[in-house]
Amino acid sequence: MIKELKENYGYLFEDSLLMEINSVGTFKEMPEGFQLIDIGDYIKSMPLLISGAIKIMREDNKGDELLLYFIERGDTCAMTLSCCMGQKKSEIRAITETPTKLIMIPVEKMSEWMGKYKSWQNFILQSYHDRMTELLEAIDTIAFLKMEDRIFKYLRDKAMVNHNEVILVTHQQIAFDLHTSRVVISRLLKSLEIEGKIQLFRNSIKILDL
Amino acid sequence: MIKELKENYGYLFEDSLLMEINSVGTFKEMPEGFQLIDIGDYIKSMPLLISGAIKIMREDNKGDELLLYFIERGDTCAMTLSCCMGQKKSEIRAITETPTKLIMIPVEKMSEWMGKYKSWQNFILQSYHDRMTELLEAIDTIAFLKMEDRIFKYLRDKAMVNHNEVILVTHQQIAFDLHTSRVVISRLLKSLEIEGKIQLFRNSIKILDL
DNA sequence: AAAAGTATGTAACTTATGTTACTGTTTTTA
DNA sequence: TAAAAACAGTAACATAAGTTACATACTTTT
Repeated sequence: MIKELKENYGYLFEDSLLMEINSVGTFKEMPEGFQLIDIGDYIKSMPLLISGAIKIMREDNKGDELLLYFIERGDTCAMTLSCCMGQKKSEIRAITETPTKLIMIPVEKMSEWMGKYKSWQNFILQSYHDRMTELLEAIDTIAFLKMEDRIFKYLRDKAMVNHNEVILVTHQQIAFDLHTSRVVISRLLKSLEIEGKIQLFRNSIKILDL
Repeated sequence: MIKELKENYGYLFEDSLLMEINSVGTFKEMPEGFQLIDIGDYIKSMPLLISGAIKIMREDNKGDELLLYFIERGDTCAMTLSCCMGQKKSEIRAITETPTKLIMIPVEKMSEWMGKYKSWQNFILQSYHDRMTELLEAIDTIAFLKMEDRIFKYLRDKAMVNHNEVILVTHQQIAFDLHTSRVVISRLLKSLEIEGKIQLFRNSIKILDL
């Protein structure tokens, strides 16, 4: 296990910290579509991503969903961090976007290492910064972009984390993620196809203009 | 100066830290409408709010603005934190909403105190958490609410930080903050007035249903 | 292979929001 | 004090997005 850990986090953490992570962390592996965290959950451990990608969703009180962003290898979930800290409930839902490998760290360690390892402290602060930047980007997307551009951005982001220009997704799934209706998605996807940016198939979409 | 510091941060920080803040921080006082931080600025010091309120804005590449949230006494600006850390440019603009008193801390201290004072570390992490929560709330607002409800929420938030049920603002200013047009604001404000939730005057609005 | 379920396409319509244009009023400036 | 600027109200129209309804094609189940 130390091998994958070192590969992904060796450039960030000194060996002594890697050893600690190795000894107290639990390695987990899960398929696509696995729900790691739900809204309202209390968090008792934080994930360090080794491979794969996780999508982070927000939900309003009526059950309407909205995709916030994806996180990838080398990242951790900053909402988890702050939930651990304050014994607060999760504000978000986390679902694996692809098959994923990660290491779960007990929450006590998070705060213990903050005092002990400067590199860990930097990692945590950097994670917060990255997640805030991504939230800001999510705000830009919904506040400033039209639906057609949001769809195209969604497809590109999804292609990115899946390392594939062909995305396996239905129009209905996109509608859920972007918090709109299936008919709207179908209409605008067709328009994107006519513009030559994508190609539509049953259950999949190919991005031409990546 | 230590008096106001102790009043506002005494419950958070031990005396030794308060003394340090007192000796390296600079006390500043500014009127309403003062721009503290602009997008693209490099930050060399972080603010601890003593009194007043600051509004945090986002801007897209076309210059369109959007209000994200207000911060108040006892808060600090988490974007500032992360900008300091990584020598990154500010992603947001900060403008005083009311006359404001604050203490500016040189950035080196921020990281020095992280290792030295557990209470400071908690404060920083708590600030990150609060700011993320507020960004999520901002996302909820633009993603899930209709414009009329957004306007009403805006008025209530503004009344809150100004400690006044009468808000001094023009329709045009609301339109800037919510990233829409003046005509739309006028129309929906009128509708809120007919519903009995607010009362309209020239340059001001009174909230009835607080 | 028939039936049921799932995915997509599309037309017709509704609603929310954005735009243009013009009004009158109040406030500020010359 | 006359002119200009700022503020607000409103009508008429344009556009983006959401809704309803239905058709068709492919896939899975029976």
